[in-house]
Amino acid sequence: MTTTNVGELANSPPNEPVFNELVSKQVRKKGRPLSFDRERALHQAMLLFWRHGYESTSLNDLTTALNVPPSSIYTVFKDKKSLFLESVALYMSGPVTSKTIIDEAPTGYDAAWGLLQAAAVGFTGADTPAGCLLATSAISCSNAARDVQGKLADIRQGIEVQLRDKIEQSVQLGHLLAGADPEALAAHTLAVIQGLSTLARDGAPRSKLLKVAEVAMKAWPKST
Amino acid sequence: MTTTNVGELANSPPNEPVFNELVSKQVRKKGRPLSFDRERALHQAMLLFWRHGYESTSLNDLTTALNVPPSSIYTVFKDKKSLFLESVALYMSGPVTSKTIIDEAPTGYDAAWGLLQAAAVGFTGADTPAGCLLATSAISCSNAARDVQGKLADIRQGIEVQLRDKIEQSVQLGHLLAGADPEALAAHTLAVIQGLSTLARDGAPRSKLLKVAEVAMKAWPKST
DNA sequence: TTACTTCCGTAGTGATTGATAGGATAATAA
DNA sequence: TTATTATCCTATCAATCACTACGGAAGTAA
Repeated sequence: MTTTNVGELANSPPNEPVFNELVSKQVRKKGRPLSFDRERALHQAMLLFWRHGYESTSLNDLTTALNVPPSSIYTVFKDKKSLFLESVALYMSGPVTSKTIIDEAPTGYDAAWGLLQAAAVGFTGADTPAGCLLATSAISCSNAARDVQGKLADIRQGIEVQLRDKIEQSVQLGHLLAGADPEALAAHTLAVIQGLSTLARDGAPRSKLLKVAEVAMKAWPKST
Repeated sequence: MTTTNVGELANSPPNEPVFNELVSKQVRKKGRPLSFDRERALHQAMLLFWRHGYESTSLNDLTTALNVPPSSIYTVFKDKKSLFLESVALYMSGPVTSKTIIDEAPTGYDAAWGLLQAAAVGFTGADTPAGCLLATSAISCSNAARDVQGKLADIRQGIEVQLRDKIEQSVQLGHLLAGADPEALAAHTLAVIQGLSTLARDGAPRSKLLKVAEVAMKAWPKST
């Protein structure tokens, strides 16, 4: 639950569920079938939450945008909170996630650089809202949504911990100077990523975000 | 309109308006006087908006916290939007603002360092909500509040421009290498500040934010 | 005191919030 | 066809939203 899709590839509309159709024919339930594609509706919901945030996205917005009857939303997604959390899971479910970026990077430096590049690209997609869903959709909310706020904070914290561990490994392997501070470097990287989200929201182009990412990497000590 | 109080000193409860009391006795209006201190109520409103954001702070929250009758809020502050914008102005009205930090710094480097330090301190005040009101209170909202969102974006943009200009001056004066990119350095600094707000919201202590600020400054080229 | 002015306090405005009840509808299973 | 099952659709629910009307209260000015 601590992997994040920071690229834009995973946020393109899902393909037709050919495989699921074959499977569902075998395990076809009785009764009237759903008149809409669940995955496609969930994708639309994610885009709405991405743009307007959790509390500022109303059920009316969702029913009209998803073209799903209001009662079906509750039978299919339980309630608004569950729909949001499932949208968050979809946001983090792409082929390129923060976890894969960190795991597949040879060093902590490369992991941070990969995260920053993916953020700069993912926050300025042409077909998606600007910024980061994790950074914007529940950063301030009422007391009623405090639990949702906490879950997103846990996700952010998890990414930071993964990066910090990766950097610690690099220090132990000698890829970084022994004096490097993994916690500070990881926190700085995550802070810049959150900041890139705000810059993108304010209209900054992708080129500017990439420049900021380059500057951020200059804060790292020279590799031995 | 582009000065920001990033310290915590200005967010302590306002003193009794002694001066205004003397003045108001001369220009005393007819009719029943206000039963509450306008400045003190505005300060409470700012704290609420700071913690819960613009749209997630309800009028009911405001009337109960300010202990002000709902009708008086509209006679004194016009409406919710005006009250919020006035709260933003109060947030930026302290003795230490981003503008004073930038103007009084000898170089662009010192300006950025001062901003980051003030942010780390101001975002982790014991008597104020965590994070930055400008960064959190309207980062995602409904279409109805898009104008408010735009005003905060303009304020953020204004601070970035002021810092960029300060850095450009430093380059021209020879305080920085000629190859330095003022726009990228300013944007990086602002991004880190926004990120510090999120780190603070997620519970990071002041010491951690200060470490991140130190790391961020290492991205700068060595001064000549 | 009397007239005048302004605010307090309550009660309520229409609109919108998230969430549902219940009949109509459309599919499968027999 | 008939029974069964589950969704669609409409019309709503109570609660809350930002906001206001209005009579009584608390001041000033004469």
